[in-house]
Amino acid sequence: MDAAAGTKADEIALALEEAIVSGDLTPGLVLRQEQLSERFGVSRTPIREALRRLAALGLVSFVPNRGVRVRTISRDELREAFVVRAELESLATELATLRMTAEDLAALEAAERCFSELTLRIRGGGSANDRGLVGEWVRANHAFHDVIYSAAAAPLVERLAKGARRTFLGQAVWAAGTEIDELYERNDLQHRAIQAAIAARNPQGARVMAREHVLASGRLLEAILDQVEARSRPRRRPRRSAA
Amino acid sequence: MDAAAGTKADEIALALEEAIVSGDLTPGLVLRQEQLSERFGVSRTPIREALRRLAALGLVSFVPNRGVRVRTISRDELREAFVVRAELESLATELATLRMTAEDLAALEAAERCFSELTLRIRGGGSANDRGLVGEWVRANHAFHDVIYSAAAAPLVERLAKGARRTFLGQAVWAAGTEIDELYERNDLQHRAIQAAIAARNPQGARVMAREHVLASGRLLEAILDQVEARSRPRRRPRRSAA
DNA sequence: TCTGGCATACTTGGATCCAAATTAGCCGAT
DNA sequence: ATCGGCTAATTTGGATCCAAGTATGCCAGA
Repeated sequence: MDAAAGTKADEIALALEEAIVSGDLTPGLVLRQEQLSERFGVSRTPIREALRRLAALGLVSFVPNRGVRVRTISRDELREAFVVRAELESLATELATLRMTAEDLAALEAAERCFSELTLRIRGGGSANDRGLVGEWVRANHAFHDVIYSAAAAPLVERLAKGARRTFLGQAVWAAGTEIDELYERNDLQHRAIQAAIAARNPQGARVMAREHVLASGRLLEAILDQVEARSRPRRRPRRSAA
Repeated sequence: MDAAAGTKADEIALALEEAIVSGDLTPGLVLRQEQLSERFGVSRTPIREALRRLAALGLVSFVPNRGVRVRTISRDELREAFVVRAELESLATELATLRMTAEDLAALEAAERCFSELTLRIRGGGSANDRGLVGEWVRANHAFHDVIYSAAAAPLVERLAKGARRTFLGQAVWAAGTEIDELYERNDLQHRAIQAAIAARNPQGARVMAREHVLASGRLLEAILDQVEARSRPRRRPRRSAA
């Protein structure tokens, strides 16, 4: 989807990237070269090149003679990633507001409609724990922001923002917090507000809304993490009030 | 300096990175694997891994079966890189203001003093065209900002900001504009202003000053580029008013 | 039983080798 | 003379092989 599909190393890197951000390869997992080579049906050479790329991208950590492992991200790093993305998203949204064409606006509206529908289906159906549906919702969420990146016509901003976004994916925490209706509802409302500001050609307004949107998402994700941790921590001490 | 020096591939990547940003390897130059392998005294394997890393970092462009070349950056990309760095630098400076310790402040002051002295030497000596001195000045400039990154205690911001900074190095344009006194003087003044705002614990003030500083540098670099291009373009049409 | 040291197995890093693709050069045809 | 196609040389991509470093497990000693 990005670029480079001519060489095995690149397509393997893409596949591993996808596997990592989708949570298929859990953080902390060590990636053995030989095992990957037989999984992809190639020799170790392209595997190593793919791993180099992932290391440069920051998705895996590389320890010289001891192999690579899927990067584990601390709470501080998570917070920082959101702050950075808030900044980049602000910039992208401001630029998009200035450069948005009629087609872009239509695409944004379409993406919002799609996202809104997904939100309704999740909230209405009560099937919040449906992992497939949640995945679809996340993709629709990304699609909305992708329209903004595209309209901003700023490749570097797009690359960095998507990189920051990747950082806090793969932690498989969204699925853990799917019961939080607030998340879905507020995301939808904020998207509408951003879209309205863009349509009204209000770059500063769109900027601050985008910023607030990302920061709010970050705060919410942290709250979800707290909740998840609070629920799983007591396992060490089996004496729970209720079974 | 960064990390990873255990493997040949990593140290080669570092060396090539240095060579690119220092302008030793000019943009557009094709990098032959075999030629690099004999230059570094290793086989092609670590070379290829190093090139993969540089490609992921965006310093070289990778065309599947046709080799890699040092990335050439367009005017639009240059502008975008400055806008991005302005944003990241704003963030870093705000965070640094909030988290700055007494030692950090002392280090910042020392860096500024060093930078100020270099500026004086360049302006006073009139030896602006001394390439070595200019290089020293650029390093001192970086050192000042590095103190801010360090104090911000935000590794991701630091990584991205340095990446954006690398983007417009290696274009070997700074040396071309060394006769512009305004550059040196204003940089020094702005650094002092930023330092003062940080010392006064004024995060918002420091933020906007950092932003303006980077944007001003970007505008100046563009002006220099215009000037350089205007001077070299007419070569195609030899009829000049004055010889 | 637990700890420290040593030998072995495993994994990664680097070199060499082979195949595929691209580029350059050459020849013939119009 | 120029354009098109073909062959050969160069270069990259991938596979295999060897060396070096790390981790595992065993055994001896306290």
